[in-house]
Amino acid sequence: MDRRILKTQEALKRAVIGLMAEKNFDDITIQDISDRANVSRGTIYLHYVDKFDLLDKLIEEHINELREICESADEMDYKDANLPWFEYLERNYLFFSTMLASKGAPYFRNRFVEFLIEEFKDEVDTTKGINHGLNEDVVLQFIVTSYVGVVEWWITNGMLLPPHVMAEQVGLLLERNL
Amino acid sequence: MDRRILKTQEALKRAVIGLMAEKNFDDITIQDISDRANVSRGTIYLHYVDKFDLLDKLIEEHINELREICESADEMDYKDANLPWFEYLERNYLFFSTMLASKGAPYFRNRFVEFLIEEFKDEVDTTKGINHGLNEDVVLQFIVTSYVGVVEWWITNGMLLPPHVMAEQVGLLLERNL
DNA sequence: ATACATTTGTTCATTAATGAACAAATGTGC
DNA sequence: GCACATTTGTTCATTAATGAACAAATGTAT
Repeated sequence: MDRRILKTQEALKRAVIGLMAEKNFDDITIQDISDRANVSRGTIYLHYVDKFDLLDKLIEEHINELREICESADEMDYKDANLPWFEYLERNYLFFSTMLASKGAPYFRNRFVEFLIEEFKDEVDTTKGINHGLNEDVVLQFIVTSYVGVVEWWITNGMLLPPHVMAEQVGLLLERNL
Repeated sequence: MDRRILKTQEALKRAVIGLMAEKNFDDITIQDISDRANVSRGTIYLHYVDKFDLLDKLIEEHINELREICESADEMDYKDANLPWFEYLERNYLFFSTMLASKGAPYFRNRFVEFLIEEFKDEVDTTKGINHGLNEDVVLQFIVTSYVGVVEWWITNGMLLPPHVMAEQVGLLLERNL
């Protein structure tokens, strides 16, 4: 891929993240993004149809990264599988902290929950084991919301615990419930 | 000016500063700069004839900034005139610290001394006052080397004192000798 | 509702960046 | 010294970014 494309898209994404830390997404104009990214306004339309498309693509990229991490961590126990997760979150704290903070919350949080449901769907087994006899959707919802809640807490409170500790703790909690 | 030009030149300058913090300027290749800046190697030649030209322009830009600060601070006493100086050095600590550190030292340091001599030339008066009867070049050399020495110490030791303190201290030392 | 300003989305000619290819020059090991 | 690899400096056709201009749509104040 032409490095000019990567560079302008990078600049645009960083700009959106920065702006969303400052104000509501609805109050952000294409001009704001252009100014912040130092990319001509017209150029933005060469890459995205509008600011929602830009945000979507930005979110979707991270979701895809997370999905790949999940895939490559399959067959591990939850403790080990969680480590790359939390390391990824830490590496991209600028994105995740602004996305999980007040202003841009709904856009990303909803997508995040949707993604987690998708990922955990196959992990829940109500035919035997710990969750035998329970309602699948209830268990799924229970797991996913707790997961999001913990991640949200960790990110927005400055990631005080190191990733490996988070991975271990959350790993144990998952083992206990799946 | 076309923002693409500014952006690639910015990237190239940042790359050179970064690389000079890591290795000797002679060991830096155009390819290194291209990789670090994420700018096509060919593009570098659209802006600079070679890496020395790039370094020269980088240095000269800062020298010019410093000259402008001097001009606008003329007619102040040394204490006030020094403040914008040290603030500028602080803002550009990445440049000045690597340039005054071991590896890239000669290139910038020599130019820096040359510039200071130029600036202080008109300040030294051996026909009357504190320096009456002294040799002009000796006094000039005395002032300039002490100035460079103090700046060098301040920068390379992590700028422990805030700029306004440095400005005050150096201001007093200059008053005493000019 | 009306006037007015801002933002949007698109066009287009111009300019800059790209990367590949290449020969020449410059290291580097033996 | 000689082979060999790396780096340099240049070319060129292709692609991306630019900013200006514009009409349309969307706010905003009165």
